[in-house]
Amino acid sequence: MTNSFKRTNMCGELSMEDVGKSVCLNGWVQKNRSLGGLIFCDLRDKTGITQVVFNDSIPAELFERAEKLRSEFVIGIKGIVRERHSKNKDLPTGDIEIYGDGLIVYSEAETPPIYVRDDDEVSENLRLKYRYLDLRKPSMQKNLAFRHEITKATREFFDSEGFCDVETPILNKPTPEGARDYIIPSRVNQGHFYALPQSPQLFKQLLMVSGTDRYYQIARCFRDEDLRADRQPEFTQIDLEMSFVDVDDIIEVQEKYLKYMFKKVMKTDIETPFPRYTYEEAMTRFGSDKPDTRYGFELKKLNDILVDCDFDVFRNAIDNNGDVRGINFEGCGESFSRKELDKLSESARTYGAKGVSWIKVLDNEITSSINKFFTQDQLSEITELFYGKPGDLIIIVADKSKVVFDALGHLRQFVAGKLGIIDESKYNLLWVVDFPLYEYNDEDQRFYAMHHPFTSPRFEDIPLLDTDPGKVKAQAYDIVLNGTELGGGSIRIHDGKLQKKMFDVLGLSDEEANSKFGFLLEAFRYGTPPHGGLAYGLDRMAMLLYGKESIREVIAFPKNQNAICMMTGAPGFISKDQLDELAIVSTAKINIES
RNA sequence: GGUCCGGUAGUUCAGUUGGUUAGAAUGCCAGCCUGUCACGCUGGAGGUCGUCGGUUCGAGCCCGAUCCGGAUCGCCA
Repeated sequence: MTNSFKRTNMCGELSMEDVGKSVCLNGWVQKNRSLGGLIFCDLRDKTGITQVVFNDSIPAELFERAEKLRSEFVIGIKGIVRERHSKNKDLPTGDIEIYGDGLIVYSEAETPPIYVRDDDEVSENLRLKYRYLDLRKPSMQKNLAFRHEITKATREFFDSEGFCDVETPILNKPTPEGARDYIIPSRVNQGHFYALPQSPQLFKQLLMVSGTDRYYQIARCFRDEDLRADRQPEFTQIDLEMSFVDVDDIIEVQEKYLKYMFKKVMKTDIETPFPRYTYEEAMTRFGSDKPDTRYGFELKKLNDILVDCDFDVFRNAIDNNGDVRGINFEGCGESFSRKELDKLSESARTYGAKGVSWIKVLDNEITSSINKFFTQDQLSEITELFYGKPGDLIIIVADKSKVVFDALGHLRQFVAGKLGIIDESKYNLLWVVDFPLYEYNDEDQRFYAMHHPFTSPRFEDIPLLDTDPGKVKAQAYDIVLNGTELGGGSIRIHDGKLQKKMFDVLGLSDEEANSKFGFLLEAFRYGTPPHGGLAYGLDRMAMLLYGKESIREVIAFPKNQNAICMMTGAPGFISKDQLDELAIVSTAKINIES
């Protein structure tokens, strides 16, 4: 048929200015309300909803067809825009309606298993199974559009700063360190496997060796690890790398980028430069390497005044190289009952602490869970260290340093959230710098790279690589927004010898290093600029900036907690033939399509 | 891999100490209805209570196993 129902307008754009116009709209039926001799049909597309009226001024045949419209039918209508008798203030197009005089049904729809309505409270499971229906919701279309605004602003910015968008391979060599790889068997090279990239790290460094100078890519990355509300097996990074730069150069460009992006997308001016915290400062003040600075509740160290105390739990922690630290939750003395203090303790336990001690400052005395072990004077001394005043609640954790920081850092968050004191309108962006280069793993009795093994140590710390690797600080930096890591990066090693030394400390033999990263070491032999870069988690950025609780809200087709696509059912079975071709022997554990 | 929570109509949920024919709201279908916009009114259809096994005269409810979903810890260089 000819296109006599060619769309003239979107469903969200007609207003009083269009009254009298003859229009044609296409879309989905949101709701068809028949009042007998009068039908109201709400027509929806991604821009909004317009009400269409059918009454007895049209041919009976047309009226009867309009009466049969049901939710989610896809139709085209023609008609005249009129001012409404009674306007609907809740609808952006509520001043007008269309008197329908033409109707075409492009396709009918079965009763949908989930409602296409923002206030629908259906389980996420079903939303993911019928994602194409879920995405019809105006809010979900907005989520997608919002994410697009971010990528658009990102491209605009990096294009204008001379960055070149280069694609890097998806089929790569497996890397044993770091996260688990997603593995792809090779048919042409039986018994060999590709891995999907965890990030384009090595390729972007090689691009710097290639002289690309400034690279960026909105890159899909894959990690075969367990999922969380803010973690998907495939996710998107805004990945970039620069040559002939130091930490300050990179931070400067990134602050400019974030300022631009916030202005464009959030319509907000953010102040630059952002505060910088050393890793040590972030940990000792906030118990976290991604501190939320929208509220106080800072940590204090108690080792010095407790080193000789009678309380075994505290003294043992100190004697075993651990810490006793605490937080004064000011004014919280009354907000936390015994029961709720137990809850805090419970929460601390999930992060490895054996429990928490508490001190409540009352008007004339100090009460605590450790009264038995301390005199009032001793408790006063502790309280004074925290500048405690009547009404305050001091929470103390004693354990290995890592556990103490972890537990208190999370308690800080937990309490602030419970009290509702977080100013949601704030965007506290900050840098955390001077990360340790290595992390020692007690179990494996060896060092691991905290960031990745290509991160450059601070030049002044290079001598320590031989003597005390644990003390070496990295030229690494994380960008943090309101307590969440938005991205991170580092200046990379560009010297083959230093890279080898790095591998040495990690316990990687020359042979292993060569077989895994030989191509990189070789590349470094042919002239390598100093370089560094950074990668942002785009999904997480979109989630945070749009105030969503889950990363799945800003991903069109996400996986569920078991890394399954509820819609397609991926991952799926493959046939015996396919396995044979790949020379993969089936075991009882592999499901073969029958 | 561990811990916790959940699975009852298309959907969201209720379901008493284990006891008649498993309910509500919404959605769906039909009829009536000319100003609705969560339209209204009347009527109707709709359930292997995740699955399997056990205890019992009798199981949605108790026990065991298992599957599925979610949260969380480990994990995420």
